[in-house]
Amino acid sequence: MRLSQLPLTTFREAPADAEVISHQLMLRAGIVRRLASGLYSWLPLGVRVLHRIERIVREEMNRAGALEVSMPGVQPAELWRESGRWEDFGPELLRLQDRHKRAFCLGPTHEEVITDIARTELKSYRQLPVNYYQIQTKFRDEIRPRFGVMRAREFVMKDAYSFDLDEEGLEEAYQVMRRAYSRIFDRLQLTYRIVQADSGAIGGSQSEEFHVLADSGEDAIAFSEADGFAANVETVPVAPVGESNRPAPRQDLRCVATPGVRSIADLCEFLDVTPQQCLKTLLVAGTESPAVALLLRGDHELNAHKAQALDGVATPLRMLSAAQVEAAAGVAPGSLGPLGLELPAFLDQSAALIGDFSCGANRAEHHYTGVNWDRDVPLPAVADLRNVTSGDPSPGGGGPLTVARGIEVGHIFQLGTKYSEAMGATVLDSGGRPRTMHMGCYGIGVTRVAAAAIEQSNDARGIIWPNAIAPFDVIVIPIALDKSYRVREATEKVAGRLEAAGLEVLVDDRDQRPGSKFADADLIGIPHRLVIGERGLDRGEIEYKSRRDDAIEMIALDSLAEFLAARAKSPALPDS
RNA sequence: CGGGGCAUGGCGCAGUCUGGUAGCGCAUCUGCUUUGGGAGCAGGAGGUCGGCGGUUCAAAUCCGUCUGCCCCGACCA
Repeated sequence: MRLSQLPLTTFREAPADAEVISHQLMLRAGIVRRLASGLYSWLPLGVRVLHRIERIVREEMNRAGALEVSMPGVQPAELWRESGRWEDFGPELLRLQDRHKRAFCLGPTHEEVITDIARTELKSYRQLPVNYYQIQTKFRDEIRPRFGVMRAREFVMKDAYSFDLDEEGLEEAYQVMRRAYSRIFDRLQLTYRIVQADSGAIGGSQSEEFHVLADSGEDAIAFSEADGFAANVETVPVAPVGESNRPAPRQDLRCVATPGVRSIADLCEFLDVTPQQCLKTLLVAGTESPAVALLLRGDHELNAHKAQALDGVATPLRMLSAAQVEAAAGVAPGSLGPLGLELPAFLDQSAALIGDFSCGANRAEHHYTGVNWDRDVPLPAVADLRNVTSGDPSPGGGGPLTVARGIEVGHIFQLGTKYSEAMGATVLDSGGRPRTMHMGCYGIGVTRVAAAAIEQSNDARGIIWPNAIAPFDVIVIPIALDKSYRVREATEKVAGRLEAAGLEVLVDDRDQRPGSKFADADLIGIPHRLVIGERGLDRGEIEYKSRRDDAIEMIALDSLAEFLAARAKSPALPDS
């Protein structure tokens, strides 16, 4: 490809509204353009990246025996009513009507459609197992699209759905996909971790996420190098602690006026104590009562998944508004505490171990200090309510956990019979009896992978694409192209040889000064660069530089093709 | 959904307070020079100042309203 034939507009400065580095660089390098909030167009360079990702995904899915299909983006409400998700899915599901006033939605995922296909196409156990997949645009009406393509409303996803006769079959299909995913992310040259996950709105039991490690990631994942444990923080239990460790009371209970104190941070400043010495009281909606109190240490975060599993707590978890708190407790949030609070309450196990702590007094602008369980207030029901933090012991038994940020790029689920049951997807078994099929579903965020790759690999000059997904393998930069016959001739020869060797080559034949060509080449992140100038040609050599380091090598023209082919090809994976 | 901010040429910004010719850098077009890390000179094109309404002799600027976009929050207690 000649750069003179490719309209490439790069920016020196990032648009002001781009926050994360991948978003800024994608805009600056002419990979995507924003159309509206959460909606992005992919320009030629970007599409090449997507195609490369998709190609790897396709190859590995096919290798794993999955069958490619293509399903509509617009789906009838009827199907979603059958599964029950027309009601359950919430506002992320964009609903629309056609001219006949029939209800449809924009597909955020395709369990319903694929289950419909399966129940009509699959009749006999002898047709199983089957795994269908597609690479397709999804739409989710995100409450807050952000980080460019990373949390967009419209995005490209590879989704796959397996159908098996029983649980054993599903388990096997799941493991096949797990291996395929590992191969895919290995080939994409990303640094990732497989973590235990919560299956969320899609339902089902066993579920794991593939996370690319990056500080800008939206998820917190906890892992221990020592024992290999890794899980989304949402799912990690905090190890039980003995109540006997509670210190004996030393202070007297006191009620102090705390004007203007609203938060734990305020309280700590006012009383000169640490958050660990405070107790916070959160009110959430209950099933039996209007409110349930959840009590945590001041420095801990509530874990919504753990909380909504408690008896009497409404699912999904809903925090009460300030007005609802007033109605339920007779005091504004900010002065809440367990003493004299006439509501069902749960106490986090870590918060059960503190003594002489401070908390709200259920009286406007007042707090207690020197509070102790049992002595001043009966100990409420104790449960695990909080997120783990760095330093908590690993549930795997191997030392402390580390909490890091990750970008979720893949997710695999064992769905079981949730959809097949609701939608009557059965096959006949060997005894001629109908059996409900067991399903798995497996997603990869294709567009998100592109962003994650940039988050993981960039520098001050721009993107550094992994070989596997770069829009081109190599960029050839001729110096003073139209002044030098030798340079022109060498450029043609080099590009021709590299292309013949199976490489995708971008030739910067634009009539520009070298400086701006170098800058663009660095920005758009082509992994390998060749510079062709009179200087090197005198010695029959071409200058080579990797985007990843600063060293320059001079390569003999004749050995160029092998030299680059060795470097630019993605590392091969062993067949399995 | 709650809070905050922004909206002036493709991108980044000034001008708004104090109403009076719409400006700068980058990008873009033409010509000449230049050609190893974002060139120089000269000339040019491109803007309903987000929309609507109002005040005024006069509105990018003041007032009202709507829309769009971004950030933070949705774990304040």
